[in-house]
Amino acid sequence: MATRNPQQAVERRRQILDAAVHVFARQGFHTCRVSDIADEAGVAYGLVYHYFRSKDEVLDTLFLERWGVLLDAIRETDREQLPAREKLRAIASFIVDSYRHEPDLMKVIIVEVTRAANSFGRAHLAEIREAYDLIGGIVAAAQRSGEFRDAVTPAFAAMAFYGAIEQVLTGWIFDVLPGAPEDFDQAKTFIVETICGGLERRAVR
Amino acid sequence: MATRNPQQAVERRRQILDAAVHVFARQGFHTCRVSDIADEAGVAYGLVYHYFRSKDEVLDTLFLERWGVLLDAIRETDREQLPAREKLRAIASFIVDSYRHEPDLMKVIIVEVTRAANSFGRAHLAEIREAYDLIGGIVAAAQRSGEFRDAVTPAFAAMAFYGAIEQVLTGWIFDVLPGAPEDFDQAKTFIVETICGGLERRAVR
Amino acid sequence: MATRNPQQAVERRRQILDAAVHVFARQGFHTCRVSDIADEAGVAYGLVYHYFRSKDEVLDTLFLERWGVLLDAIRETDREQLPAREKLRAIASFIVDSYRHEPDLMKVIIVEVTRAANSFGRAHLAEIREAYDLIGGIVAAAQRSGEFRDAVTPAFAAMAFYGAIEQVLTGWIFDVLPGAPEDFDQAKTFIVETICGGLERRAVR
Amino acid sequence: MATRNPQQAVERRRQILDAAVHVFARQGFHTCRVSDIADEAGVAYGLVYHYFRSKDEVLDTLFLERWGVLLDAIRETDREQLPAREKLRAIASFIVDSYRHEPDLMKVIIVEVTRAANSFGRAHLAEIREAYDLIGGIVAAAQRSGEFRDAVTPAFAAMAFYGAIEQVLTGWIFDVLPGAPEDFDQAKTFIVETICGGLERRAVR
DNA sequence: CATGAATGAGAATTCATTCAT
DNA sequence: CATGAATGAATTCTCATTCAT
Repeated sequence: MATRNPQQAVERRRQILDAAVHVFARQGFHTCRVSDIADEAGVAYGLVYHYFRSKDEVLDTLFLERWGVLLDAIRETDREQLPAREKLRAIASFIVDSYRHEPDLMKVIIVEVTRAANSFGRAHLAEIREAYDLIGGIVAAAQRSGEFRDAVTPAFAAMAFYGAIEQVLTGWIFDVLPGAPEDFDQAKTFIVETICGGLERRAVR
Repeated sequence: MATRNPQQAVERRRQILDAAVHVFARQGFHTCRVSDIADEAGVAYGLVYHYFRSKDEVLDTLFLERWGVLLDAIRETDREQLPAREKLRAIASFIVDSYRHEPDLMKVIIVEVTRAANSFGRAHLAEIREAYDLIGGIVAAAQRSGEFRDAVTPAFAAMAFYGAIEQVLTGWIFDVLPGAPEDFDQAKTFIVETICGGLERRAVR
Repeated sequence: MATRNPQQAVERRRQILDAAVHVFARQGFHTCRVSDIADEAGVAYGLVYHYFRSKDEVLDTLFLERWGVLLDAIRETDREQLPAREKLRAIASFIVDSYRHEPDLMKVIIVEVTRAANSFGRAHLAEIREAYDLIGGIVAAAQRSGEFRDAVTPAFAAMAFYGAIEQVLTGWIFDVLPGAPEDFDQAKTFIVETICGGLERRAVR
Repeated sequence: MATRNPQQAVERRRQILDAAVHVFARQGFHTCRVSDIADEAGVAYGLVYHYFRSKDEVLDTLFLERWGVLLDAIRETDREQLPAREKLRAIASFIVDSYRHEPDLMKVIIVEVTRAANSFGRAHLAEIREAYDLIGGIVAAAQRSGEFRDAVTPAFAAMAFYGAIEQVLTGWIFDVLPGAPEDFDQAKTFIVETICGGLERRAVR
């Protein structure tokens, strides 16, 4: 079972991370034990500590990996020549699809990190904030170009947009919103319609 | 120091609850100890168990008290004869003012309950959902009356609206959004402008 | 079993310290478990942590208590009007009697502290050194008065004197030297005879 | 890197032992990990188990090698035709020089073995005792020849002599005694002067 | 020979909860 | 009512040792 193959070591590490995702999602970071992760991964207890310095580092790794992908996706989107509405749609799509494909991972990131004001959220504030700032930048540019109106500050708009998405995910997590396959795509449209278009009927003519 | 005065017993209980708010806000529910609450309240920690069956019950009490007040406020607002935009503004105002006056309590409720998918959030799902449903009801009525368009489902709109508010509070909690006195009032307007009016410039004419 | 009587709390603490002496002496500090101390004291595991912050603190307490008594005894002796030989005899007597009455405690102090160059010995260096310095002071005064010759430095003489005593205790600890009651008193004489008088026959006339 | 050359195997073993000396001296036997030894030696830590059955065996080997050399040196000295004072001087010289040339090794031997009453000291009691006995034999012979007086038993004198030396080494280890090159030679004289000549001024005439 | 991944038995420490006073 | 001593289950993290490659 031991190996000198570095590729296999990488896979073992991955195996533990994947197990942690499911355990954290199911029981919560504070409530689960490291042995739960090891059991789920089918490895010995101590191996978790062979690959990670602590239980915290497992969650840190999970968050940083995924959040990095998110930031890259946002930056990528921002670079394209698109109306702000389309950029925001792309971002919402990316997050919704992230949840669709890896609901447990997104659940862990939201519940244990981005909303955990006293622990991991505080520790990763810079990374989290970077996402808000990128979104804010898209809004600011759209306000300058005239696509968006100036009714709210870009920073505020970014929070409302991101908050709406996170809450939708929370709705799925809690089974408060329907989470059938078609609901995911609908959600993308709904988010953009709500935040960009507004709930109100537009004045006709 | 001992007393048979029931009024004083009520005050002692309050004293412990208030202390818990600050300790939970500062350290987080899982990270603090019951003795931290007792220390903050200036009582022996055995006394916490006189008034509450467990540490959990302290948080449950805090949440249920406050959430009940919120639900009452929403119901009260809903009963009035107002445009949906004004109803939503009133709800946003109420939550923002709640944070303004008791930031620690709102922080605890959001961080430890409404986003805690594996523990208290799950336990209090019915109460939390009630808020979503009430907001959803306001949206549905507005859609029927023609004030709001039908682009999104009421349930979804409720999530977007509530999510935007919670995220703004999160911004204040994390010091990511400016939290000066005037920002609180501005936030109320911004939330309604964003969710009801939308970020986009309306077609002129 | 619980009590508000502060005197009883002091006794409980003492009970744990006494148990620790025997457990440390029997198994060694590193080899014993905190539960061994608790078992020996007949108390619950956690109570050790009620009275001491850590296992280390138990040993620290034991050492500081006893070493303080030793330093006081040396200072007391030094204050008297006596030949240096008598002062050194008094100090040797005190240490030998300490061992006679509490062999386990002295064993722990020597084995786990005064000779533990990488842990407790380093941590308590100042206190240990104080003893050497006091003894060195006695030697220096005797050299000035002419009672002792100048063949060696006071600091060195202090080390030789103290080292001889500690080694004798080590001999008893390891059962390499006879430790019958009369041997203890004989040892006091032997130490002074050796260090002050020297092993060599003095030139006659 | 692999080899069948037995000479290289011996060197590898030596490399590990030398590394262990430094690690044990720096961190202490109980506090260091086998991987620390391997790191210091620049080998994989599985290799330690190729050459030694256990961590204990590494220290055992270190002690037995060195203590054997010491016993040989004492026996060698004893065989010569010399006054007891010169024999003791030779022994003190040998130990002091051992420390001068390999302070870490001597530190490990004293701290982890000769004073470790519950572990290695107990295990190697026979070897340690042999040294005491050899020194005691020298004293006994000197008493019979009239060179030494009969004030103390040989066994006791041996302990005082050896204890003085060990304490001087301890002084260097703890940086309580000056350890400049000239201090080492001076120490040899001081030890013999103190133990053989005594601290007291001899009665003139 | 050499490597370092894998194992799992410990051990220290924490802390919610109980309860005698 | 109030106190805080007492309990002990639970959990993290360590590290000696094994062993497949």
